[in-house]
Amino acid sequence: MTQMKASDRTTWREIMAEIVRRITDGPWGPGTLLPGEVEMARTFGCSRTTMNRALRAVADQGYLDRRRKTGTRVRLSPRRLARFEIPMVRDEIEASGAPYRYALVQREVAVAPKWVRARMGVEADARMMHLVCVHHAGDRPFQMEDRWINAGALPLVLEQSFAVVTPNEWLIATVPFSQVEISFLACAADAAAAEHLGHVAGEPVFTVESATWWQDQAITLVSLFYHKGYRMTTRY
Amino acid sequence: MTQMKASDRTTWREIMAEIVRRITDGPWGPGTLLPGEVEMARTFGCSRTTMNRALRAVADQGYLDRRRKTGTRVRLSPRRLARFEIPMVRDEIEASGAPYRYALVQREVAVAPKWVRARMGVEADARMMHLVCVHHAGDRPFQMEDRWINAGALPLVLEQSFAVVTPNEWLIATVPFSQVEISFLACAADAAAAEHLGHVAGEPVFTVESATWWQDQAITLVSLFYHKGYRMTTRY
DNA sequence: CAGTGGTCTAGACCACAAC
DNA sequence: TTGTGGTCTAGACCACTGG
Repeated sequence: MTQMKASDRTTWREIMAEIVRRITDGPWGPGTLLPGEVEMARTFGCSRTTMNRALRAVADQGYLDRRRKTGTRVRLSPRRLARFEIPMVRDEIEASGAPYRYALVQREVAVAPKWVRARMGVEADARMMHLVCVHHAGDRPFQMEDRWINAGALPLVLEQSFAVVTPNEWLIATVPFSQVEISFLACAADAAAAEHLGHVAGEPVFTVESATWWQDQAITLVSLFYHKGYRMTTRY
Repeated sequence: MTQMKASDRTTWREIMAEIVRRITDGPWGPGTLLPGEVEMARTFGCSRTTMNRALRAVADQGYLDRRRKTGTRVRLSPRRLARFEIPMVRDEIEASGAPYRYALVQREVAVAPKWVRARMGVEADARMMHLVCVHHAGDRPFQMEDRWINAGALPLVLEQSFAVVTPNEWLIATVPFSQVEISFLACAADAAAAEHLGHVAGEPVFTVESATWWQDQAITLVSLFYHKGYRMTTRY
């Protein structure tokens, strides 16, 4: 059989779209057991490789459960997967058109409070760098950052002034990470948030708390407090 | 050449891990231009197909920029991608071991307030179903849900009492969705949140706001207010 | 125009899991 | 034991994009 032109062949994206359509509109309602890859490849007129790619993509989108021997089944309810791209503050601010400004508010080598030590899994006597800084969008405070860095795992941090380079940018350039845990929460503005973000104390503040590890060593724990009215949004 | 056993062959996962290692530890620092796929396949001792799969996976993780002609380059800072699986309340509560209980607080056909209409893109005279309900984990309120459903797009909703079936479960079983927009934010507890979630009015409440469309028709807009101390967490 | 990634194919062996 | 998805290979054409 003559090779078809690539533009005429069925692509995995088209097949994926058709499968999704059949799941949402069509005959493949929730719970349906789909035909095997070999058979579907025949009916779609493509190779099994392509069929597999399309099915994997649909499964990645959360519509399908795939298991060997059992086959491919349409999930009863699609997984609701939200993908948030956590941007660097600088990028987020500059993307909005405002000039970015960084201000270091506090820098100390100190013993971390108990909840920080517990969360990072470090000893009570661990030397920690504690940083507080504010990221401005033009004249307005955008985000306040309260960060602890494990100086035991990263002695270099003690030599950094962080007067100009932000902790995040320095960390990204200096250490990789293998594990990240991110939480989103709402907390009440404390005195620092009131002072640096212009909140009234007790007001709700959208907060991101993020801890990172590298090879089982805690590197940093940071709380990011956002300005009033901030929302983190994604579409899909 | 004799076929090797599959268990002896290099897998795309191993190659992916090695590439990530070289990016984080190794010689391939930020900004490095990687060799082409053909050459890398040679050095890794695999087919180009496998090499491509490994590189695509690394790129999906946010480490690489890939463009035709230009080649594959290590990103200056890795994209920070957080994937949140938004669970259904019932699953989330039952996973914690507590019994799930659902209570409908309010059900009315009404005109939506302006901000709701704006966000959903519906006319001022659109018939909307307004529902308020509370999801309990055992004795304790877990989440309050304030939902608007576009009865114009979904007349069936008018026949539903929602006394037993939750709006979310009914919607999932009834309509698919093509577009979802999710926001996370912190807002202050209002009277309803105080009453149903046990908050003090004005206290911070972690809130998820989600709007869904189906073929350019707004289906539903929902605000989910979580109990005190809730955090949405992910690891990777 | 030419180089690089994007994708398709046909065939093969394998791992997992239900039986 | 057997059926299903997971993956690898070798070869091919194509699409995008920088020069």
